[in-house]
Amino acid sequence: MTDSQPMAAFRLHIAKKGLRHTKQREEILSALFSSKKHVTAEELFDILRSKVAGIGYATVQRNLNLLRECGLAEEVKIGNQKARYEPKRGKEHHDHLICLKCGRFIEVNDPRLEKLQDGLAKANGFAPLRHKLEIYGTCAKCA
Amino acid sequence: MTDSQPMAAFRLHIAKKGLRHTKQREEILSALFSSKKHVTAEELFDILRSKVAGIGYATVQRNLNLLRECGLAEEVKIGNQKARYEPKRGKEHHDHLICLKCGRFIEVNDPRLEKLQDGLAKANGFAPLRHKLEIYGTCAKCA
DNA sequence: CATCATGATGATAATGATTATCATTATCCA
DNA sequence: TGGATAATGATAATCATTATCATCATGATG
Ligand SMILES: [Mn+2]
Ligand SMILES: [Mn+2]
Ligand SMILES: [Zn+2]
Ligand SMILES: [Zn+2]
Repeated sequence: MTDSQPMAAFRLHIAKKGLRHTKQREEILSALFSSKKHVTAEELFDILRSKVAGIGYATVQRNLNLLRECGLAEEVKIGNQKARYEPKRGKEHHDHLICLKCGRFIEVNDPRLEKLQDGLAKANGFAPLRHKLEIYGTCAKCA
Repeated sequence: MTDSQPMAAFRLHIAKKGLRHTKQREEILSALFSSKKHVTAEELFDILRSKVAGIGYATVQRNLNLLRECGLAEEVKIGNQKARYEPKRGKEHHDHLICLKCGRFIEVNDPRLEKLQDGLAKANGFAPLRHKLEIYGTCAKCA
């Protein structure tokens, strides 16, 4: 069973920090990267219960935070809803079109947008680190 | 004491909905529009305590929601921090550069950005209603 | 102006998401 | 293999926001 790319990165991060490798961590990472949509901790927890007997909700939450810290997961938070997580591969970036009717996330990326944002920041003496663009509206299926 | 423009709009909205005009509502609107930064409900509450004896926290929260509904206030929510509110005059729109060190909000607006976003949405068969762009980084003063 | 139906308020409890705690278990280095 | 200690899982705590409800205030009515 050869490690996937993200799994290797996770192991490396864990080793560097003097943390320990556990079955739970392995399964949480695997489940996140297998998920086809933006999942909540709870949804991930429900998926994992059938794979890892006795796994706890707190462990899922904790490790989603850990994955976020090492750049393998990203959090998407809409208002006061529960946070959703998506796997992050490399340095790729995308923004979201979020349908207010069905809740679907459409992922988009436009280099012109990114460039404009950088220019806007620098014009204000601002050093940008990251950004979040969310466009809310109605998707094609719900129109 | 002649009503300010937003006050008149607020009164109109209240009348249309069959709601009632109260001293608390008047003072909450006034305090919000007098505030020079993006305030939390708690900060507004603290300001209002000295103007309206006995005012309750819940009343401030409730009426910030009401103001939001009628387009006179806008909520800015960062992660799990408490929501911040700013007065909204007309249909103007702006985005935020948010300093991760001092928490300052810099307001920006670029028509090219807005246009690009619209194009991006429509290219995906998406009908945009509103959007939120937040750029996180370090401001000039904190550099 | 007095009445009164009902919306608004204020104190407090409830809710919901996330984090902290802690006894127990599992990891992994010497 | 033993042992220091990180991780887990169950649960409590926290924090922002909302709901509840007794009481008060508004404003339409006559
Ligand atoms: Mn995404
Ligand atoms: Mn603003
Ligand atoms: Zn949709
Ligand atoms: Zn700053």
